[in-house]
Amino acid sequence: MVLSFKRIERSTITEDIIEQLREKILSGEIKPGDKLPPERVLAESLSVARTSVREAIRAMQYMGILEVRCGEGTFLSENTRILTDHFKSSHLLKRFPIMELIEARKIIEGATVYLAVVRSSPEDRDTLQELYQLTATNTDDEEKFLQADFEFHKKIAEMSQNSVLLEMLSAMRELTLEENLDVIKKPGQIKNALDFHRKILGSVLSCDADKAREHMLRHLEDIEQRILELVESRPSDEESDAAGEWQR
Amino acid sequence: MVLSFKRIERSTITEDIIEQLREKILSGEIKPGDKLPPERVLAESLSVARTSVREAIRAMQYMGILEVRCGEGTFLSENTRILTDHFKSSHLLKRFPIMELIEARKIIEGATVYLAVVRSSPEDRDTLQELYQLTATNTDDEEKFLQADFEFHKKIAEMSQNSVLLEMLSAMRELTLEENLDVIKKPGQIKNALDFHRKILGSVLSCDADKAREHMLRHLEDIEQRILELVESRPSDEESDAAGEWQR
DNA sequence: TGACGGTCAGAGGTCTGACCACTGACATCA
DNA sequence: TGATGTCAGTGGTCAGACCTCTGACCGTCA
Repeated sequence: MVLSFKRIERSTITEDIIEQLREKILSGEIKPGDKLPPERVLAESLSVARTSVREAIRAMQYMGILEVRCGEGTFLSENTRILTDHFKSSHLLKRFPIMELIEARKIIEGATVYLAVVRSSPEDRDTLQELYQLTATNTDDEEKFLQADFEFHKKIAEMSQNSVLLEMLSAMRELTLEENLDVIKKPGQIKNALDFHRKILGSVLSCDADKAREHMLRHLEDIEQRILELVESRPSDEESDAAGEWQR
Repeated sequence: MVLSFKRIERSTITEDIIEQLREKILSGEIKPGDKLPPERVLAESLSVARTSVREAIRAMQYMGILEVRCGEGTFLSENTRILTDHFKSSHLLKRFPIMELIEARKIIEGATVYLAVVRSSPEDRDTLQELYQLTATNTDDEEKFLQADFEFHKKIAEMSQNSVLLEMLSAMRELTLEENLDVIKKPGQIKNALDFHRKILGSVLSCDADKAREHMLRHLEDIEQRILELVESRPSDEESDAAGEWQR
């Protein structure tokens, strides 16, 4: 005789609390900037110990969802920084080979720019043009340029109307930030990048998806090439060889 | 007379602990897969309470750096979790629409299977064949089949020799697990999936990258179609209408 | 000999209740 | 009116207790 039992799912209190908070945030019951109930109150109304509540809050704090101010209270973050913040902390353990990251970017961004052409509205394309202008006026400060540069790429991903691809792009951007900065500091690189952006923009505006993808790939291959040059020119500035294997 | 004082920076114990762990990780003193000291020991050697250690561990767990197994211990994550956890935590606040996840999968897996053909060794292809056999022998239990199914897709991603793409695939797999299970439970779906796998395998073995990509896309479009049917047959089993817009 | 179940140590999970440190607001006083 | 003191509320930290889960060891019994 074969008895069939249902698996009993056990979750930790911390998980449950995070899930409940998440729902309240999603439903709009808690809005960005709002103050959450004090830990003690939260614990009591959930019928759990304060320690459990604190672990959940701590986790969400480091995810960038909550902001904890000692003596004041716990607040829901203003939305925008949720992804990047979390990533900054975790990317300390750099692990992906830079060339693989770039290759992945080629695949993702080849797709986003293609979809962007197919799916975007004229207003979207106007915005993209404005963002291009913005990069063109930020040619003095590398960091600012890189920021504007990312806004341009991000806007394209948004125009693809696929939030997953957008998220992937943001993630990779964080992981390649350092290298991007190194590349852009090379003389002539800002102008170079701007040229590529202009070509991409042109293809998007004229709704030529294939050509847009083509220019995007050229752009990323160019970056790939520069990074390769950088890597070769300073063969190893990594110290630990044990960790070398899983450095990005 | 103007006295100038240095600002006293106060950090929380949790921050300090995270910082110390981070240094040990970066220096290679703790390697991926390693077991950390028990919470109690860690607490004692840091001269802090166990609660503080737990908060630090919990934070790093949700950052994807540590893996906590109840009754066993705390471990430093293996390489590949970072992106997955990134997605999971952003998924906490904003669920990705299922159709966008599938679309992303088409883009990623179209690339991995192509690269797999180009880059894989004969041994890799043998292994893939074995994994196909494994799926073919697990047709009775849906959960097991799904697991074997994933191993097949994962192996392809590994053969592409791009850890970033592999990681993204894993992330998406976790986010679509539920829907995959629903699809595979439909009658005839296991056989259907096996057919597609066989075709993909065939193209890989004969080193036809374009055809392999083609079959992979057909496979995923098929899944897309099934999910669409599912979604339409139960239009709204979500409760909150405020959140409706963001639910996948 | 090998499968099964009992036992136990060690690990994480949870709870309690206490006290400290910081913040903001209100009351007080010169 | 402005500086100062006070205090309640909130997060930060602690010690110690007990629970549950995991893995390993070991004896029983077919």
